[in-house]
Amino acid sequence: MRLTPAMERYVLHWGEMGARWGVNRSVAQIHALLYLAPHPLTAEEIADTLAIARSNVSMSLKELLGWGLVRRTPVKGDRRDHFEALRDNWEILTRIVEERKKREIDPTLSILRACAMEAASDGQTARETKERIGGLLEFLETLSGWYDQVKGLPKPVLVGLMKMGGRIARFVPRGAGKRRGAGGER
Amino acid sequence: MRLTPAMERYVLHWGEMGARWGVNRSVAQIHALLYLAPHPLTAEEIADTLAIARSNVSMSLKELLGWGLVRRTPVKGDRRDHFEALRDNWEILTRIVEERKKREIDPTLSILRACAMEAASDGQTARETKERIGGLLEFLETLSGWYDQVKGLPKPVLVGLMKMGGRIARFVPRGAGKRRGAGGER
DNA sequence: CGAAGATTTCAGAAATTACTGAAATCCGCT
DNA sequence: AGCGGATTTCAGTAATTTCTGAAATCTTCG
Repeated sequence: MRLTPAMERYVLHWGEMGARWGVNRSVAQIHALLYLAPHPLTAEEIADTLAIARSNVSMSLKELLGWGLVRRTPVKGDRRDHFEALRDNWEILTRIVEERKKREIDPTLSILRACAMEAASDGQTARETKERIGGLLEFLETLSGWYDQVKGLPKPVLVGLMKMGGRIARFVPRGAGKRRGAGGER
Repeated sequence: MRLTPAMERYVLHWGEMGARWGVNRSVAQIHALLYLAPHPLTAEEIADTLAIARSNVSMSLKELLGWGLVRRTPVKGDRRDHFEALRDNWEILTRIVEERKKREIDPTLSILRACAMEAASDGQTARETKERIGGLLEFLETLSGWYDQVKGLPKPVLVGLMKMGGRIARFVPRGAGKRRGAGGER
């Protein structure tokens, strides 16, 4: 597939962006290409278009499939695999968030719990240090709990919330946020 | 400064976490150390504690100062610089989000605008491709606008919103989210 | 079953990124 | 001004990550 200059610019930028967020550049470029492409592409077309090795495409697609951002789509009369990207931007965003939470935030919570336990019983960790570990744990648990509730809301409601922007603030009960803990635990 | 096992575990994990999100490992470790430390540390103490070169500490601290996550604090009777990390978790989170938005999302928006312009006028980019670029641009602009409004709310209000969790949904006007605009594509 | 094509794996090469140590610079003090 | 310690810079090296090409494996169809 020939890239128009606009597409090329997009693909290169997306690759760069991925790299900054800890995603392999080729993976991000392939994602960008499939996102833009007007129809599903074969691995070989991808390799040719982006001038990267076929094997690299194979590995990268596996990665994208693992994130649920790309899927195989059979094409009648062609036994090669064709790939196409998820198109719905909300869906893309929530997949990425969900996956990163699972891969990174959740394990971090476990480790923080372990650190808090260890610090509580070792008699040598400074009081301030223990407080910080505990505080961070509580903070992340609160955020995490909030996210779990919000992600369950139907998409139109989320969109509605977004549209309300800062006006949503009028519905916060007075005096909220006064007690310690920012709420939401257990 | 001697690290207790709990601290060491925390610092190593944080370094790992940073690496996954595109932050240099040493930078993340230093941040973790300063976050836990019960008092400000000198660059040399940091280098000794983490067993990394003094020069590396210098560069990494510069980076952290640039993110606004660490600050120099003068210590009476010592002419060496001492460093301490921001302690407030909300503040830390918002600084990081703000900075990444500035460094990554805003430039992405510019590039998307440029791509959209270019694609509109080049006569060779597929219709579907143009729609996707335009749709993503609109989507990110919506998110970005929402963020700008929400970040201006006072912290206690934000905390209050978090506490409400999914219950906030009751305040979304019926029928919101129906028009085009805020969401992905159809 | 076996040939042709498609796909995946993986060891090593290439490229990138991170780290170090030596030298240069800065700074406060006398 | 000039000394001593603190800090920064940066060229080169080390470590890590990414990418490739050849070989192995899988799949489909005659």
